[in-house]
Amino acid sequence: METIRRTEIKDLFCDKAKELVGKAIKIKGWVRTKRGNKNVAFIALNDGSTIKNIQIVVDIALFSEDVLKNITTGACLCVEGLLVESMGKGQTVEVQATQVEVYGIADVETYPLQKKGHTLEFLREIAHLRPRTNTFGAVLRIRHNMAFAIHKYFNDKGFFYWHSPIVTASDCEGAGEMFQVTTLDLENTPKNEAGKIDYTKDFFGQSTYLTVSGQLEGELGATSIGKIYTFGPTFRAENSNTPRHLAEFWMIEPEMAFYDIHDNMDLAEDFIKFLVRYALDNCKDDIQFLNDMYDKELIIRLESVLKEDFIRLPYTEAIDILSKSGQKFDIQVSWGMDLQSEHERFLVEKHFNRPVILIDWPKEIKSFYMKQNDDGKTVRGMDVLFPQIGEIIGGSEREADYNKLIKRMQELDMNIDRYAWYLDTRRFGSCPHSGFGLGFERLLLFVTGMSNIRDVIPFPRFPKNATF
RNA sequence: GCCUCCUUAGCUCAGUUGGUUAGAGCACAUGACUGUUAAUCAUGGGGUCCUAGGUUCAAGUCCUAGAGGGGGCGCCA
Repeated sequence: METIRRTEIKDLFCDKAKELVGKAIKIKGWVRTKRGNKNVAFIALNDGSTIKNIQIVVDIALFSEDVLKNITTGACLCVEGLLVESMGKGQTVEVQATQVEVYGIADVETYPLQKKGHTLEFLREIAHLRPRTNTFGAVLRIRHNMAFAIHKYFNDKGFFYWHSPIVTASDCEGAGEMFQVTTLDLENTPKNEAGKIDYTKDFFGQSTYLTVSGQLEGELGATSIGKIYTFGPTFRAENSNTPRHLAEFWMIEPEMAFYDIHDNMDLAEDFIKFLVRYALDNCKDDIQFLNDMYDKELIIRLESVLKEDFIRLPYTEAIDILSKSGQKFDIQVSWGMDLQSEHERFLVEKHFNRPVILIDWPKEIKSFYMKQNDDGKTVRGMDVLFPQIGEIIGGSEREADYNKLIKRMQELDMNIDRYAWYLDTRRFGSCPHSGFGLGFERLLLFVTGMSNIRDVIPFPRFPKNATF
């Protein structure tokens, strides 16, 4: 007898599926629900290829009780049968089963997922199983599509994918607390003459850390092969307990030679709009599901971002708008302060009601590498602020003048020797250049409508939690 | 790290002023129903009331400490 090749469930919901009607097919997947009576059972089977389930119709008389009793929520099945137009409402096609093999049972007493809605908080406690739910299937398929679209966007625009290192010796990149990487025996560390830990005995001969940003190495790429982007894991050892922070997250950092701050803003806006457009075009079913189940405004919000230009606003004007707004803030605004969440939300969600790019920030509250403006007070940094999420992008035109950069680092009492390799970009053939960092999971918050960043990554890392 | 709220059945939650044997819906089991759509209907089993102390004749309920979780804030992407 001829063996039938497996069909993925997504292929039963596209146009060419019509050719399969009336033919014997083989489907493999996990049971979402089973219902029926003593004559017939209906199984909703899902293989992860799409959010849609295929309905398997089982004539009870044709199968042994042993097989039937093992078909429970979560069990994995291999089903052969005839693809037919459905007799019932709710689906166009279904499979009339002729053979059912149970690959793996799921004990109903102990399998945590039920054929009912679960809270996101409960699912976080069983993060190893939550990808089997509709919600996480949808989110994680969208996550893949966004990752792919990022590479497509940059590749099509002539950017090169640049691999900044994960392990770094830069101990104060300025972006946050770092996780230390060591092979030393922490119970018995080697000591130097001063009685401190002797890192010359460590694996790399010096103290090393997980990267908090690939930017500095990215600038080496931009000042050599022109336009690069990084896309990799990033680590911050901050004790951050919010729905917008992770200890391990993914960041996209483009860096471009000969781009000024305006080119940088143009790129950031075009990039985000491309990704949102890509999601709407390629993740329709999953986004529709999330729209229906979690956030009725999701699709409207995504489409509105595509239509509108982002507001571009100097920091000084933002302070002006905030102080004249008549709005009561917990913390009063004044020039020179960093903006609080409440201020950002007012600008984005109330005053302008669309994404806002804030530029020309006071130099005291921004990083050392940002290009200094002629006013002596501000730098060419840019923050892209989104509704609900806040800062989704942070970037700047970089200071290309060697002397200005050194002076700023001295003001900040930085260890210049450790940045010698970085400063060589300004010593030799320095050029105007710009770049930014986009938080991948924050983008996903926006695209999926999820409200907690721990729900848009398969295995979230945050303080006191690394179980799965 | 700070502020705040929460923790009762597998899940989601009620539980009155501190008072007898702690309830419901869903899930699960059994039964009914020739086609269901998170099927429906009937019956049934199922509890370390987060943990440790304390107050009281009596604590799920009040007090103290701790653990875990949610939301807000800070750090930032």
